[in-house]
Amino acid sequence: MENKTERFEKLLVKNGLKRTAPRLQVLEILSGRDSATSQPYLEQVMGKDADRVTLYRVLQAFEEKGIIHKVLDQQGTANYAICSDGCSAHEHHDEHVHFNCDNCHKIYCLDSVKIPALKVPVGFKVEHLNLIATGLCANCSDKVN
Amino acid sequence: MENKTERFEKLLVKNGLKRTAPRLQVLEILSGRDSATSQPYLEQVMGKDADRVTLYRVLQAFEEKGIIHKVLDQQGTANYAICSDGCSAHEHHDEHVHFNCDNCHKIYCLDSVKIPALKVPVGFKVEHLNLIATGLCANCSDKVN
DNA sequence: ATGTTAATGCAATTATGTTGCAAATATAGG
DNA sequence: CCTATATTTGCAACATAATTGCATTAACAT
Ligand SMILES: [Mn+2]
Ligand SMILES: [Mn+2]
Ligand SMILES: [Zn+2]
Ligand SMILES: [Zn+2]
Repeated sequence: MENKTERFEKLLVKNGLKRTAPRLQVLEILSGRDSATSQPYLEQVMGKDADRVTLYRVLQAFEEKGIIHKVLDQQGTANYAICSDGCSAHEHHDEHVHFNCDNCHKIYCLDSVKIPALKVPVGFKVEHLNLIATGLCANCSDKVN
Repeated sequence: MENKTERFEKLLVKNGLKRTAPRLQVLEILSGRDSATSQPYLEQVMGKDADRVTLYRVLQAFEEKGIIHKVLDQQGTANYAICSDGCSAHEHHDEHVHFNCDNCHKIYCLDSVKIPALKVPVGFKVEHLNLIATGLCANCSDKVN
């Protein structure tokens, strides 16, 4: 059985990206979490292991290649989650709902919840849909009760 | 027939806000446009008529009172639109879909398009839904054809 | 081993948004 | 109309997110 780092290295190579420490570190961090990860948090965790600018460039490259997708929370903060299989440089398949908890502020990818089609006014051509639900996540609504 | 400025002044008074030049100017600008207005655009149009900070505070006050609502576009930029009737300090009724044109970047409030209810995983409690569609607006898809 | 290209680090800059405080002003009440 | 008071504004300083240019470093194909 191949380990995680090997998988990540293959993923980078497959996308024509060199396997560098900052990139592997970002993949490690994102994959070890059950919800999307904010840029500020990533920056803090990476600390001096990588420059801020490098982090931005790693995230941008990953997004372009379809390795991760970006979700803006209600405050406009960028959050990143690893894409499910099927995303590529040419096409993101992430039309699932995102859930932004009002209490813990985590953002969950609800991969099983698809966004329903919409009837829009004449003339408008819908390309993508982006739905963010807010409320209490499973963890937080447990604690409250 | 009462003119626009009179209506705006009543709106301010009704919400316990003094009728000041920056506030009236923001209402003028927002009401004269067919789509939501970005903070950077507002700042540019107001120019030296009002300080940046004042603009931020005007927008915040209006949002709190239910006079306008904020929509973040795909880049995370804040855009503002006047609320339809029925919004107040205590409750926003803006669960309509927003359309962000990929070409002209305008954001339209699709007041007639409601966000469909969602089935989410067990434990999650949905409070609000926020749906942004992207694609081509009516104007832009006309021009392309 | 080495050359080429991609990636990083650093410094500087821009954009967005916030806070504290003093000065100005809208307006209510006399 | 005057005046007192609470609100609002302007300014300066700060905070944070993001971008750009450029020199240096490092990955990896040959
Ligand atoms: Mn997602
Ligand atoms: Mn709207
Ligand atoms: Zn939560
Ligand atoms: Zn358009």
